[in-house]
Amino acid sequence: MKKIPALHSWISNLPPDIREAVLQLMRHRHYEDGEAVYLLGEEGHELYMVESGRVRSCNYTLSGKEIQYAVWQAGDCFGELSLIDGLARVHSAYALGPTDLLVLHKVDFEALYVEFHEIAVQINKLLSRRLRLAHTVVDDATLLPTKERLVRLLARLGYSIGVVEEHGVTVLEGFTHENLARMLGSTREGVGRELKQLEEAGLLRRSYGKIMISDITALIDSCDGLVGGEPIVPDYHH
Amino acid sequence: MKKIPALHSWISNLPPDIREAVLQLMRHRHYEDGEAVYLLGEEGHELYMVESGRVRSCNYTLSGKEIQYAVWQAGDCFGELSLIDGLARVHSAYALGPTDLLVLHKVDFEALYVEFHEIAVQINKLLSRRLRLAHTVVDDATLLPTKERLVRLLARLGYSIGVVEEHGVTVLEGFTHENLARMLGSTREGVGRELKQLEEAGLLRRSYGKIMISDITALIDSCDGLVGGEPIVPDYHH
DNA sequence: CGTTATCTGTCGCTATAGTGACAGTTCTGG
DNA sequence: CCAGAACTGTCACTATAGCGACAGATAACG
Repeated sequence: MKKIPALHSWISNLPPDIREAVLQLMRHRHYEDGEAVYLLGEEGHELYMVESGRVRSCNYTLSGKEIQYAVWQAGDCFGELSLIDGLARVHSAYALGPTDLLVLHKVDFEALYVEFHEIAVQINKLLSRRLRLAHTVVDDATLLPTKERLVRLLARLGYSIGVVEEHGVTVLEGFTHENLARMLGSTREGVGRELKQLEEAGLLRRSYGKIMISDITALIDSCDGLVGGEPIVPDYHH
Repeated sequence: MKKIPALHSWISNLPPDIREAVLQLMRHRHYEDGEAVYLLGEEGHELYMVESGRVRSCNYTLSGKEIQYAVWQAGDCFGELSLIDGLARVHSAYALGPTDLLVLHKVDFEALYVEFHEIAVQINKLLSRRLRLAHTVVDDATLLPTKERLVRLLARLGYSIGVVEEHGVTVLEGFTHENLARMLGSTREGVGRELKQLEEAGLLRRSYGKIMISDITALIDSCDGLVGGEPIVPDYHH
C-alpha cells in the first residue's frame, strides 16, 4: 500500500537549508469542514501548504453551477499566484473535511523570494506544471465527450492522489459523483451513467465513495481520442 | 487608431541592459503561411518572440477536431514552457500568414536564466498571466453556453489583439468563423448563429472577416453569468 | 475580367447530455 | 440500534448544439 507523493509542492523541492528557512516562517492554522481558506476576488496575502486534510478550489456561475479546478492534499502548495502577480484570487478555496494548513504571509514570502534565487526557479517549475495541467483540462473540456473526460479525470486523480494497493490497484476515496461532476463541468447523473458503463466494461470497480482502478493505463487506452496531451503531467522532480 | 500592446512578452519587461543581452542572442527566422514552428510531442529547445505576422497554437483529436489556445502577434513571446520544465511540447504552433520570429536557443536561455535573477522573476509573471488566462478558459468551457463563451472570447481578443479605431470601436480582423470556433471547441455554424444574434442585438457589426465591437463592456455585460473571473486578465506591467 | 477558392448564411435532422423526480442504499451520530 | 442524512441508481423528457448539405457572397489570382 503506497501513497503517491504530492505533485504541487515547490517547498519540498528546495535545497534543505532554504526549505528550512521557508518552513520556519510558516504558521499552523486549522480549518473546519467547508471553511473558506480564501474567496474569489479577495486580495491574496498568503500562500499555503497542506499538512493534513484536503482543500478544493472552485468557481461559480450566478445560477449556482460550480467548476472545481483541483483538490489539494498533504504536501501540496497553493495560493501563490496572487502573491506573484499581485492580482486578486481567481477562485475560492474551501477545506474538505477538517484540515490543517501551513501559512506563509506575503511579506515573508517576498523577502524570501528576493533573497533566494532558487525560490523563483522552483515557482517557475510549479507554475509550468499547473499550466500544463490547465492545458490538458482545456483539451478535455473542448475536444472530448463526457465519457472520455471522466476517464482522463480518473486517471489524473488516480496518479496524483490515488492510493496504490496490492496487485497495483489504485483506489480513489472521498470523491462523490457530485464532486467528480464538478470537476468535469458535468452532472451527478451523467457521471453515474458513465461510471456504470466503465464498471460494466471491467475497467473499474465501485463501492460507495470508493473507486478501484485495476489498471490506469488500460483505462486511458479504452478511449483515448486525443493526438497528444497525456491526461496527467509527468512529474518534474527527482 | 491605436494598437493595444503585446501582453505576453517577458522580454520587453526586462530592464534595458538585460533586455539587450537577451535580444543580442536571438536570431531572425522567417516562416511561410501554415509552416510549423514546433510540433506537439517534440522536445523543445527554443523559445520565440513574434516580430511580425501571427502564430497560432493548437492541439487535435484523432478524429481531426481542433482546439486553438492562442494567437500570438508582434511582441508576444511563446515556447518557454518546455525550456523551463524540460518536458515535451504540449501543443503545436503554426504561422498564420508569412511571419517573422526572433528565436532564442535553450543553451543561451539557460545561461541568461542563471545569470540574471530578473529573468526568472519575469517568467514567473508571464506564467502567472498564462495560468490566469487558462483558468478563465476552463471556466468558460465548463460553465457557460456557447453564446456567452463567444462573447467572452471576443472580449479577450478585442482587448488583447484588437485595433481600437475612432469612436472607441474595436476591430478584430483576420478571424474566420472557423477560427473562432476552434478557440471555443465549437463549430463554424454555431459561431455564425451566435454572431448573427449578437449583431441583431446591436452589440457588434460584421463585414466579411472583420468584426467591429462598438463597446466591449456592453458586450460583456450582455450575458455575464459568471460570479467571478473577468474574461480578460488585467495587465500586470506598467 | 472571369474562374476558382474560401468564407458565410441557412435549414432541418439528430444525439449527447442536462433536468426533474423519486426510490433504494450506505453511512453517521446519538 | 434506529432515525435522518448523504449518496447512488434509474428513467423519461427536453434542448442545446453538433452534423450534413447546399446556396450565395466575397476575396484572390492569373
